[in-house]
Amino acid sequence: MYARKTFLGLSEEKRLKVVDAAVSEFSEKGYNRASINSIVAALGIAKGSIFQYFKNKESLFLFVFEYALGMVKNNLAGVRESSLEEPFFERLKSSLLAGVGFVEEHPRLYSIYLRIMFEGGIPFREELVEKVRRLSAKYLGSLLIQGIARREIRSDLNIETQTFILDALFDRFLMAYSMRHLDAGPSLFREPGSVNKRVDEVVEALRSGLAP
Amino acid sequence: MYARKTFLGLSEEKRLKVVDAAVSEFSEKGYNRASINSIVAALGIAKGSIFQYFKNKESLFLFVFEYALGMVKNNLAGVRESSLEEPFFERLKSSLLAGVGFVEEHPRLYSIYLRIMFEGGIPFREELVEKVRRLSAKYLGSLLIQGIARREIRSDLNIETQTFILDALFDRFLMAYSMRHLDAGPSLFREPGSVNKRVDEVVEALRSGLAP
DNA sequence: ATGCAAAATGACCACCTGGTCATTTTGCCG
DNA sequence: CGGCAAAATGACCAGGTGGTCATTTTGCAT
Repeated sequence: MYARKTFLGLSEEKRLKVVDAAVSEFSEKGYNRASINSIVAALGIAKGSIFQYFKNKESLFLFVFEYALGMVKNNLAGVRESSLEEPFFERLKSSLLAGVGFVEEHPRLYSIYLRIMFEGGIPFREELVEKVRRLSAKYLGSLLIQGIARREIRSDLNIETQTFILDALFDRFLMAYSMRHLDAGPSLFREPGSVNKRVDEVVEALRSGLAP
Repeated sequence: MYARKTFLGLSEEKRLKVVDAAVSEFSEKGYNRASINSIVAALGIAKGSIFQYFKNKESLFLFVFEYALGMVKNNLAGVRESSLEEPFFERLKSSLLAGVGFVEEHPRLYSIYLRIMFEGGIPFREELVEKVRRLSAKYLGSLLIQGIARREIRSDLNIETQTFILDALFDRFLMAYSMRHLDAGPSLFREPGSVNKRVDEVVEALRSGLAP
């Protein structure tokens, strides 16, 4: 779709190297500050080559985005299936932990997502944000539908509001986790190994509320 | 601090025009894509002039940031005082509504904040993020302390976790509100006038939890 | 070994950026 | 009015960008 046939004809090793270099550059600098010059320099290939692989910077970026989105989809499909039998709030915990695992394993992909959300001047930015949003809504929706069917959730709360709350807390939890190393003040994750505890606390607050 | 004396000697009208143009540019394009050329073109002044007002792009940006931070401080001080007598969860509602009011009144300032959070290559970015974080923590902390003293909040929940949850929901609520016009899918704010309802729903979920 | 298409190359281009500075214009004071 | 400091100006610069393309190198089929 976004790659030229020259790129698709490359050995898998080289293809992975190119994608890896592009992922690094875009995750470190976002779209606009990312430099094709830097990418080719890091790869040790000529500048012209990258334009034999991708029409332009935009195509390269969209290719990287689709790659990242595929990774996220696989991850979500995995958790959804493996937690299928758990009660609602246990599934929430499993999902949060899976998210943490993904961010831990692929910090650069998560960083690209954050950049897309807030950087200006990204081609098709709205479409990209919408794709991610749909993925998240689909996943949380499947959890909520099951939870409602099993009567594990109050029925007097608007489902859109519930989705919003879950989405907000999920996203912020992952942000806090992925930025824990540079968070100067009090952070959720100062001491190592505190992830499970925090997940439990957040989900417990979500379950029973803040009021006594 | 960041402005040169030439700028401070300008008439208030001109100073405000310059700040306004800079706010527009930075909020639309973030730090790196923002162009001094665009700003001076919008103002109809010579390029050299802006460098008589500010040492460089970085100083101009930091000046704008401090300006925006001052506006937020005033806003927070206002809500804190005017809601002092309310019970905890009512204060939360007042605070959320005040945030919505600020975003409504100063959408460009909120946009600059979002850009700072996630854009790379911003000078002193970490310090700026930390300043905003401290402001938010100070405010939420004062609400929570009062709520705890009045026994309106469960005592078995970690206060850091509570702060995290409040902060996450606040921020996301404002994001959803400020982006409501471009949110293609189901949004919290499709129909006009739904803000109060959403505030009530979110705070109710926060108070009593999602479980039946 | 030869031929030939596909892939790799890097010098080059037009464009834009933040920033400089010698020069001109302004506006106030006596 | 003259004088003079402060402010405004815009041509200019070095450096970086995404992108091009004529040329060379590679690697495989015959």
